[in-house]
Amino acid sequence: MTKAKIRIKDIAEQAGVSVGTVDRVLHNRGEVAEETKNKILEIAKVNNYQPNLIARALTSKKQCVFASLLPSPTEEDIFWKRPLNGITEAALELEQFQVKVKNFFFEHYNEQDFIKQTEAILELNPSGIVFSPIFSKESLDFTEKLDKKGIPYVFIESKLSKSNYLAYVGSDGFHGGRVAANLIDFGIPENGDILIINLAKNLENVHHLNQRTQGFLSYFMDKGKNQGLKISIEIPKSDTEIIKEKLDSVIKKNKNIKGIFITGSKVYKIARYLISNELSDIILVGFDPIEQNIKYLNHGTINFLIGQHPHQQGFKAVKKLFEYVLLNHAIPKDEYLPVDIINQECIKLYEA
Amino acid sequence: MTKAKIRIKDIAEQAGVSVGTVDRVLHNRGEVAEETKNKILEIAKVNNYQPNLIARALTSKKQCVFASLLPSPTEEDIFWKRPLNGITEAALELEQFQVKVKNFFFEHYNEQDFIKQTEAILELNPSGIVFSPIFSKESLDFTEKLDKKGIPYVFIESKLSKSNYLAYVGSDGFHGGRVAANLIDFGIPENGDILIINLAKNLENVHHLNQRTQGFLSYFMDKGKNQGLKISIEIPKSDTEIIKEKLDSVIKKNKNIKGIFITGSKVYKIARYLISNELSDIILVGFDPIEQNIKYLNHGTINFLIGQHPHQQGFKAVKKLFEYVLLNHAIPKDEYLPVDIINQECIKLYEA
DNA sequence: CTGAAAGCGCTTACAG
DNA sequence: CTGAAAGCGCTTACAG
Repeated sequence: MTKAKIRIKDIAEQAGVSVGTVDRVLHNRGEVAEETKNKILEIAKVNNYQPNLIARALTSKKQCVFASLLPSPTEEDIFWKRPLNGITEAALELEQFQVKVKNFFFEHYNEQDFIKQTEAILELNPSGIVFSPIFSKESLDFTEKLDKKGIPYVFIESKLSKSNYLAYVGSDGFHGGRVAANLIDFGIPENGDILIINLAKNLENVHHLNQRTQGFLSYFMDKGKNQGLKISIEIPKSDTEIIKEKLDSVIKKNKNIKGIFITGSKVYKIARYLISNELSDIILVGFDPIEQNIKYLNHGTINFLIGQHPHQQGFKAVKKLFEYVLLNHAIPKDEYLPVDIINQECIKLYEA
Repeated sequence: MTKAKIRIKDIAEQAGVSVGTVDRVLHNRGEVAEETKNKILEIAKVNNYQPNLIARALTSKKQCVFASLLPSPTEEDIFWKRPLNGITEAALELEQFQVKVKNFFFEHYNEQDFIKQTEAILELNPSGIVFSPIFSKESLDFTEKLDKKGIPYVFIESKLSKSNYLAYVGSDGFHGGRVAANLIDFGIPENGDILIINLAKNLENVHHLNQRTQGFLSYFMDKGKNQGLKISIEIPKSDTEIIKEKLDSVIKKNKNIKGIFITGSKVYKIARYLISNELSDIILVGFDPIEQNIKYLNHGTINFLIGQHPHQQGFKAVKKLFEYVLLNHAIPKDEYLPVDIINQECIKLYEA
């Protein structure tokens, strides 16, 4: 047990130098004799020196800037507004410590714009970045450049496992799958069949979606009253035509399908199919309260959406950056948030 | 539009006095000529003076202490741990501003202990209080004393409308009722009847439970596929015997009851009844993931629990106190958090 | 390579 | 009733 708070003044005294010197070694501003440097470092370590951020904030004029990169939230789809709000809330709290967060946006589905924004960020040269690796290839390129520059990055919503990320804040696919399974199990007749749809093209994402499928299936292996078939299919493209073709072949062959689980957020596409084929009484569960999904949730075609606390994701990601960069704390690599269940009624107040 | 930040030094200059004087009027430390006082106040107001909390924290040695009062979380029931964690988290953030939160606990269901703790709090004379008015009469007494001393208090979980509270953070009963209705509507056969149970003795609470009942019923007036009867009953006491008697008379008379909505958190008592009468296939929905409820949720007797973001409640309540006491901000009186839906699967990661 | 000094915006005695 | 000065813990030139 060492004594309470040690100040840089105390370290200076113990080392027999001035505070200026201590400050220099603590901040690697060089120009200090090797010997005194080591001595100071040693004292700081032994006494577990923690800088007083309040004092630092009061005096320091240099700002620390973080960047975020997300799809721009649009009038039609406020989905990306939620993590952004979380980021903004965190930024507000950290303002007092001279940290700023600069938000960058790219047009949804536009790889070129994404690249352009990453370049702008690189130019800004921030002390840390929060982003969602929507386009895997382009994101991987980006992370490599960040690695080279030593800029830490935190993923939200999804992650690139093979990259060198500081942290990921998001949900656990397996857990999400199980929650969905329980929901469908509750509403479906015991002998009804269940269709699991993987609507994916993005290779990276596949892992996450597979996790959800596995969680879903594991539920029925453990428990669950439903005894029906679990039919799993993949639809590699999400064009209306292709979906129709595929579903026609599956659903018309099996009239006993009473529930559908979509492992991703393109639930609305399936909802549309169900409506135009008068199959709306099939239970439909999928992910993410994006605007199109909310529409069909309210319409009653989608029964539940699984949310992933987008606000929390943004908020926590920024906090992690702060803790790592400013406080030198160790950061747990993956933080899995619980998912939340959204029905017609709670969507009204949803924002978490 | 006035210029950016104005410091007390600036005010002093404009008023032609010293910073000491400005500080004195800003803090009501008296002994200032009426005229200069008004002049200073005017300047501060016109320029929208906001104290620099960082500087204040660095220099001020006086601590601001808040108190919380909640039932002590027990090994068997961690329910009250969640708001407590929220309070602690907020306290941690505010530590840098020299605010401390001292937590008081009383034994559950023990009015005497509650009173004893309120006395201890009064003795401490904190700058603000967060508590849950579990016992209405005793709580009302307490609030009157607080009013007299001018100590602001924030309610969580439930509120005493007739008191002079600074703010309430909790959920909206009407909304909760609707969410529950949607859940039951999803799982119940179209022609099944639904029983609504009000298990209450606490007069204050009645309002909240009524709100839930009304929300629940309103759902079925607006929409919902279920066409069955909605039977509402009150059970003024929660002894096993009385519950049994009452339910025997209702449920045995109506074999068509397929769903039960409990407007409060004593769902487990109904679950026990259903189990011992082999009626577990009736859908059961109620409030709050207290330990006994979780048990029957996992068991499958309770299908859903509605949560009220207890962690957030504690967290936000403390923040409000801070904003009011330290920042002089205006505080919206009621903040209704969205409810969350909890099933067997998401309870595992539940803590929000 | 190192130290002495000023300053961040506020609070707190102390002196008058 | 009011002002001048020291101090909170750190950072930042400046001088040597």
